[in-house]
This record gives sequence, structure tokens and C-alpha cells, in this order.
Amino acid sequence: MNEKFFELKKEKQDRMINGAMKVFARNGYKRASTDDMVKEAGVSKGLWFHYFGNKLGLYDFIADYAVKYMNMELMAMSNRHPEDYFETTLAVELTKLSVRKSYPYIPLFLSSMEREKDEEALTVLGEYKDAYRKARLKAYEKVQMDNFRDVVSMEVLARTLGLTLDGFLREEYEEDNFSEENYKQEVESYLRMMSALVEIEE
Amino acid sequence: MNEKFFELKKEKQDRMINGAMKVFARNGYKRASTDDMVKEAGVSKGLWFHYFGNKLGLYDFIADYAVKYMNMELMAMSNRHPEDYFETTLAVELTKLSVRKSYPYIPLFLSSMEREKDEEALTVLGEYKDAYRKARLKAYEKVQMDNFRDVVSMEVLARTLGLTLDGFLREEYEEDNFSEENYKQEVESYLRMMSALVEIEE
Amino acid sequence: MNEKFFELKKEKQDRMINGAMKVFARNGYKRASTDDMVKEAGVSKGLWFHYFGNKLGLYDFIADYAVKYMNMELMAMSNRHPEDYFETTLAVELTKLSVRKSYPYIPLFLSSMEREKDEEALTVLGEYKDAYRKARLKAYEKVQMDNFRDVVSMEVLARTLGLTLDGFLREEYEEDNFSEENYKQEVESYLRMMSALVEIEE
Amino acid sequence: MNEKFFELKKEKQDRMINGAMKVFARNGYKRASTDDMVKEAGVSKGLWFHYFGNKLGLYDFIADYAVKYMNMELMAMSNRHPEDYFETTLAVELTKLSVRKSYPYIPLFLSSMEREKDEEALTVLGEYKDAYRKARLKAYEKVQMDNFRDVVSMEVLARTLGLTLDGFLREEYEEDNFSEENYKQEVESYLRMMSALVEIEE
DNA sequence: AATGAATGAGCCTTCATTCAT
DNA sequence: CATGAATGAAGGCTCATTCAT
Repeated sequence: MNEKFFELKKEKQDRMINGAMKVFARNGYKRASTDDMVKEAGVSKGLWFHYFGNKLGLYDFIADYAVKYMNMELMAMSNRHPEDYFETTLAVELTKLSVRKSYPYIPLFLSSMEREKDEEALTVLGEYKDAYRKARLKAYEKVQMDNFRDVVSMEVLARTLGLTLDGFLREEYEEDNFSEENYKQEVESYLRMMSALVEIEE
Repeated sequence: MNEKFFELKKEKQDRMINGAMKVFARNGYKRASTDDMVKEAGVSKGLWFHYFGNKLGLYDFIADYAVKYMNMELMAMSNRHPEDYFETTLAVELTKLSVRKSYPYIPLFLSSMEREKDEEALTVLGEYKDAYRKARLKAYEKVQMDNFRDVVSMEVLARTLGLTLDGFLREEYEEDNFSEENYKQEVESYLRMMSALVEIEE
Repeated sequence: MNEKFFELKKEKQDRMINGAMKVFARNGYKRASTDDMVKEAGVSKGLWFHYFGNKLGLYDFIADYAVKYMNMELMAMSNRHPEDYFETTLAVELTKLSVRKSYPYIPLFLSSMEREKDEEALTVLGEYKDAYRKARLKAYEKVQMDNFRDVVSMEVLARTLGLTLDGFLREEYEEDNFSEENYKQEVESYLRMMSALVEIEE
Repeated sequence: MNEKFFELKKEKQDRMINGAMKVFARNGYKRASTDDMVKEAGVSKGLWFHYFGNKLGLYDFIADYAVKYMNMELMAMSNRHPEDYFETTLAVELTKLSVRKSYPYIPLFLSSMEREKDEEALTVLGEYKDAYRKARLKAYEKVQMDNFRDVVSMEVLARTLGLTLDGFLREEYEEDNFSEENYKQEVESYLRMMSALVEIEE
């Protein structure tokens, strides 16, 4: 990519980033169309190629940007929430909400990134998926998980939480008006229920 | 659609249905390509349009077919498994496996149908999504759910199970060799864990 | 390429071949536009890609075709004109004229092929340039060149004749009405002059 | 064009002239790209248009410049070499070499100009091609051509020499390291041969 | 009924040209 | 004067759809 992109006015950078991110997040790599981004960001078709060379270059940039931004926030958060498994999980979700303040489509993009099937897209996606995974794992580093009932498989539990929360997130994006309040309550009540089920009562 | 389709040899009908279903299930409506179906079913391009008019007509037909077939099997199953919530859930998953015997991509197609975002596709999908939902609900009609711990919200529990099992299913389809054995064990151990957590111990 | 091309009506094949050849011959690989070929051959844009995959595939096919056709005619000719250097050279030029009966742009295409600079085009052109060169050399196999004056360098003479005749040819193509009569006379009088200069008078 | 161009530092003028000339000479009018000139001359894209309005304006200017510069040198030369046809021809070629000292691509540009086929380019090229032709003719004004053998047609001879020498020139430019020494020797031995053939031996 | 040749709208990408700074 | 960000028309290519055979 052309580094001059970062010399654009921040507002325009963000308009382009958000536009591309939205279109990629909703349609996946292949179906995402330049024309949609043009409409979304109010920026001519040629300009995308001026800065990012081609569609894959743009996708690469957006994935990098989304992961870096999200991971930064995760890092900041994980210093504050070290102990409890469900607290941490909640904190991760709240981090997604906080990230939306600047880049409303980062959470959906990250979710769609995990499902991306297009071969061309996958050639650049590997490292970003890894980086994002690692950052999430890191948030659980100091978490205690010894107060879970015996029947609980940590692996399966993590998978269930992941899939369920991702489902909640996608549904919230479905209608064009994402309600942070809604999402937060849905997530909280779900996690409260799960912790009650999973943790040993004293 | 052209009803003459049903006068074709059953074997050819099924080759076409399976071909289209596979391509739709894997790529979604928009990215599903006629050429892929041609290769998959060994049937000329023109024939699809002869019988189904256009891509949407074909999608409509396939969705209808998949839902009808799945619902039939669900119906049959639900007469045999009336009582327990988790047993029923397991039975639903096993029904997916049984359906795969004739139409290996019905389960994946049904899953992809729920996620379909393409506007054109959605114009025909509403009724099928409803019908499929109702059939699943029906399987739970006579199920007793009074032995669950107080903290459990049935709605949320159902959602979690749904999303998680769907995740398992999609992952199993990922590599091209779906292992029924694998899937069955994964599902069983997951459901066993969840029932242990959720049900009141006597 | 798609071999089905040869199952088209010969007339349509030739319309496409001639159209593509004309546009390539006049503009070179890069500047040759699909749209021009569409107009020239009265055949839709998609069809070229249906048969030849992409522009390079089409260029490859046309080069192959032009060289094969020309070489065939050269072969036939070279059996009839074995002895004299200038007679043979004339015969080669007359072969170009004869080739024009079926494919009016083969001679110009072959000339443009030698000058092609585009890197992509050159990746496929090597073998065709070789084959064409060899066929021309073969025509001179049995030619006697011992009656030339001492000052004559065969290499330089060949080069001069080649460049000059190619110049004549290109000029004749310049205006859109190639006159075979004109070309023939121009070539003959040139070769007569050169032989008079070069050959030892008895 | 904007006459202010000539108020630029001579060094910058020449950088721009040489850059444009090189790109035009190598690629022809249509394929010559602004970006290549930018790289070649180290001068921003906008500046070209500031001074020359558009691509055609620039081409016009370059053609004018190349022809004027070459003709000047031809004029100077023709005063010194009045008599012999082949001497004069050699002198013309040596003039091309001398011109290369300041503008390495003038000879190639002049050659490419003669072959230019692009309609837009041709609208401005007529007068320059004429002027260049006239200047070359003028160099032959006082040349004696009465010692040629009867079979020689002056017109055809001139054409042959022209095309052959042009071929030599283009080939020398082919590889990126034009060797003046090489070119000179090739030309000299060719002309020596031709004069031996063409001139009446005493 | 069945085929696949044929079409053209739409997508990604390039490039001459404009214009705000 | 000088820059290069910005634009949009045009080119190569894909793909759902039509239609002659």
C-alpha cells in the first residue's frame, strides 16, 4: 500500500476505512464491491487503487487495521480484568462495544474474517487471525479456572461462549441500528446464567 | 418452476438437487455459480434454466426441497422422542445425519439459509425459514422442561445450543470429508455436559 | 483454449481469426482492444473469452495459427523453387500474397510479431518466431549462393532484403486497400535490381 | 504549450524532454504513460500538464523539438559533406550519433515517429515528418549520383538504405546499452558494401 | 428434452487529466 | 511554480441468462 494514505485528513482516512470495513464485513471478500465502497465513503473509485493497489491490498490493510486496533484495546482492557473467567469474557465483549465508537464495523469485520472462505483472501488472512486469537488468549492469561464443576470441558465451554456471543453480535448487526445497550444486556444475562451453571457453588 | 422436472429419472433429479444444494450451501446465493453446478451435476447449463427459470427460481426450489425433506424426517423422529430436552436436541442432530444419506448437503444448506444476506434470496426465503423453525419447535412440543435449574432461561439456552451445534456442523463440513462418527461424538459429549450443568440433580 | 472453437462454422471461425489478427497486427498486443475485435468480427465480447480464456490466450492462438498457415504454404512453395536466391526470395513474398487470399492480415501480423515488445506477449511468442524463422530458412536450403560478388556479405544482404521487403509490405498495408499487383511489381523490380548488383555477370 | 517552459533551468527542461522522448520513442504515442515520464524525469505529474496542456500537446512539442534539433545538426553537417552519396548517407547516420550526446533518444524517436499509427498523434505529426524529410533531402542536394550502374533505381536504393539503416538503429536501441562504436562499424561496413555494388567500377 | 454457443451487464483495474494546496 | 491527490472513462474479464439446434 501507499503510505501516503496516512497523510490524508484523519476524517477521510476513517471514512474510507469504515466504508471498506462495512462492505467487506457484510459481504465477505469476493462479493464486496468497489462501487459500494465508493458510495459508502464518498470517494472516487480510482482513489482506492491509488492507495491500496488492488482489492486484496485493501482487504489486507483493513484486516491489519481492524486486528491492530482491536488488539490494542484488548491489551488495555486485559490489564484491568485479570481474575474471573466470565468477567473477562464480558470485558472482551465490552471492548468490542468500545471499539465501535471509532470503527463501528470492526467487530463484525473480525467475525466475518473468521468465516472468510475465499482463497485469495485467505492468502493474507492467516497472520491476522493468529494475532487476533493470541490477543484474546492473552486476556485470559491470569484468569483462574479452578472453580468450575467437574463435568465442564474448558475447550467446549470456550467454544460455546464464542459461538453464542458471535451469534448475538451478528444478530445485533442485522438490522442497521446496532443497539449497544441491547447487546450489553443480552451478553450480561447470558454470561450470568452460564457462570451460575458452571461455577461451583460454595 | 416447470413441473416436468419430476418426470426426470429420480437419479437425475437427485444429481441436480444435490449439485445445486452443495454449491448454494457452500457459497451462498450470490456467489453460487451456474458453472459449478454444471460440473457438480453433469447436466448442461441450459437445463437448469429450462426447469427453474432463473437462479432465484432454482434457489427457491432447493430451499423448499431441503426444508420439506428435513421437516418430514423431523416429524418422523419427533414421534419417537417426546420427553427429554437434551435427548430431543440430540435426536434433531441425528436426524441431520440421517438426512445426509440421501442429500448430503441439506444440513449445511439449512444452516447457510439462516445466514443468507442477499436481498434477492431473502425475498423467497422467509417462508422456508419459518417452516423449518416451526418443525423444530414441534419436536419439542411434548418435552418436559421443569427439571432445569432456576437460573436457566429457556430462550437463551436454546440459542446457545443452536449456535454451538451449528458451529460444530459447519466445522465438520469444512474439510471435504464429513465424518458422521466424529460429529455424533462431539455433539453427544457437548449435550451431556450441558444437561449435567442445567438439570437439577436429584 | 477451448477446442470447440473448431466446431464453429468455418466462416465464423475465419471472421474471428481475421478480426483478431487485424486488430493485433495493426496495434500490437497491448493496444489491441477487445472492443475493436467485437466490431471487426461481429461477435460478442464474451465469446472471445469463452473460447480463448483471455487476451494472451487469444494472441497465442492467433500467432500459432498465422505461423502454421504461413509455414504450410512456405513448405509447399519451397519444393517448387529450389535454386536461385532471389527467385526464392520472390517466391516467399508471393507466398505472402497467396496467404492473403484466406487471411488478409497474416503477413502484417507476422511482421508485427517480430517487432512485438510487450513482455506478456513475448512469453508466448518465442516458439512462433523460431518456427517462422526456421521455415523461411528451409526455403533457402538448396539455394546456390556461390555466384555472388566478393564484397557481398550474405548476412548483411539477407538483412537488407528482409528489412526492405518488410518496409514495402507495411507501406502497402498502410492505406486500407492493399494492392497485390502493386506489391508484386514493387518487389519484383527491387529484387531484379538487387540480383543484377549482387550476382557476378557472366 | 506554455512558453514559460523555456524559463525553467535548462537542466530541468532537458530532463523533461529526454524523459518524454524516451517514453514516446519506446512505446509509441498511445502506450506512452505519464507515470513512466514522471519516473524518468523526476518531475511531478501535474507539471507536464501545466506546461503542455495534454498528452498530445506534449507529443507535439517533443516531435517539434526532435525534428528541429536533428535538422539543425543535419544542416551543419550537409555543408561539410556535399559530394558522395554514400559518404553523405554515412554522415547522416553519424549525425544521429552526435545528436545522441545531448538527446539520446532523438534518433529512436524520429524513427518511431515515422511508424506512428495512432490517429490522434497523426493529426500533429504531418508537418514534422515533412520537415525531417526535407532536411534529409537537402543533405543530398549537391550529391553526384551519375556514377551508379544503370540498373539502379535511385528511389529504390534510397528506400533500401533507409529501411536497413533504420533496422540497424532500432536493434542497437533494443538492448538498453546503445554502443555508438558498434553502430558506426555496422553502418560503415554496410555502406561500403552497397557502394561497391552500386557504383561503376573504373 | 437437452445442449452449450452466444450475449451483455457488471466488476476490478488502469490511466490521462484536473485541481486544491 | 510544483505537487500528487482525486476523478471517471475505458479496458479486460466473469457470469447469469437466452436461444438456435
